[in-house]
Amino acid sequence: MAKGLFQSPKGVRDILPEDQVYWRRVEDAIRKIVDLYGYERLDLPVFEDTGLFRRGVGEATDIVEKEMYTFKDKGDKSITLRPEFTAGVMRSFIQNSMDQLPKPTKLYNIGQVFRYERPQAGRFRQFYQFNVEALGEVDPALDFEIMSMAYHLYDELGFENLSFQINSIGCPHCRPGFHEQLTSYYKQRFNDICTDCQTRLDKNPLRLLDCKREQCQPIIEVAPSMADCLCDECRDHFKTLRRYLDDAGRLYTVNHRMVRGLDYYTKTVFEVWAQGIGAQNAVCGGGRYDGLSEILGGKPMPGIGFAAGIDRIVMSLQAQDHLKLSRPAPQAFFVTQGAGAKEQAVRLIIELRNAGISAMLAFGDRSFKAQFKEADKRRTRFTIVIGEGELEGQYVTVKNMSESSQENVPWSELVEYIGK
RNA sequence: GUGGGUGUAGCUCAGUUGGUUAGAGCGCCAGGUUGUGGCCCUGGAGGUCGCGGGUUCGAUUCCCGUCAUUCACCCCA
Repeated sequence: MAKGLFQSPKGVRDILPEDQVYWRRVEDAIRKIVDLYGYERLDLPVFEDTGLFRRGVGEATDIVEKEMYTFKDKGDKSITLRPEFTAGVMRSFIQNSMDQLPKPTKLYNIGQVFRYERPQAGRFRQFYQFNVEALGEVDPALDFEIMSMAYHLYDELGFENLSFQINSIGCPHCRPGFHEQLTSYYKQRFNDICTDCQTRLDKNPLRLLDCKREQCQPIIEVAPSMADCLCDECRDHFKTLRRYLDDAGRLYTVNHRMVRGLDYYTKTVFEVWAQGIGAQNAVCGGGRYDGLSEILGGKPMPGIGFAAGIDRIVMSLQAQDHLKLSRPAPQAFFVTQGAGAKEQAVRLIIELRNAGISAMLAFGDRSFKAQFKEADKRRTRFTIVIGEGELEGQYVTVKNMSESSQENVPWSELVEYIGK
């Protein structure tokens, strides 16, 4: 495999020309959705002050504890490659006084994010996210709008068999009570739970509900549920969101065990799971983060958003037969014999391209056979031949590659002939 | 961070109970057709058998180490 002196670092990869058609497909769908919902693009730096993520994402999260690409720059400042978008969006929102804008402020981002993890199927150290945020509004109708964008995006891409998981994880008023119930419940069963859960109990109790170990399942079964501890406001919020979803005929699963890995979430959280991409099946995750602004020194500013993993979306598209795409091919491919013929081909190519018709030329000095082989490999629709006869008669021979038929066309009529 | 799998041609992989010139299919290049692709036929290019060490008369094959890669756990997009 390796030929040269270097290969790409672990966990990062090249997105090759043959795959670009899928990426473009996803980008097109994204553009359509954001325009339809009135979201505007915000481009952020790829790196930020390390402190932004430590505080914004949360010290106790896996991202901060073990997954950040952090380094000192030449000014001895600690810099981190963004592991997610939301903290950066909030920083930018505060820094640029976006609270002066109409609320909610609707923003989206597209770009690379970085997490130092062991690579596996669907997991990379550099990957691409489409990220959406709406700030300044607590209305559950906004939660619905954000989720609708996710549904809509996957509809637009032709996905089938997706699973939407939603939950409410409460707010600073009701979650502490739940925490307490949960931890005291687990403390009594400390010796029956797995070692991971024993540390979770201390570090991140909500995660206890997420454990997949066999031995913990019976304990999760009868554990206290967040749903029973939600305050009136959170309960109403969740109920209203669900009513919107039901009215719209959107399918979802209420998953009381889904808690999400970032500290800033409040109330609504959701994930979207896809098939055919390995064990890492989440293609989208998000939720509400009503307390984040204050954590970052801004004034209270509720918000909700999600991030969709473009790499995984592409993988899932490629895994679904009916969504397979082929790379683009030129309309016309010129093959020539002799210097004069090539000069004429170059002139005609300019005309075609100016008319919006994609055209290519066989370079070098090769036999017609070799040039035709190239034309075939590039899957051109028409191969256009210019040899001695054509040059003299001021016409070209146009071969339709799929029908294997050919016709003589005067130079002056070529654009019209191909364009029709 | 933990655990398993795999490293032989550009790609997918055979192979050698350790033996001298390492194979296939696909791909690539050329010819069969000095103006025509896809099919077919013929030929050609291309390999430090991941790297280092050990055992051996001899290692691609056995042993150790190492690196890379891959899948999974943790967690997430």
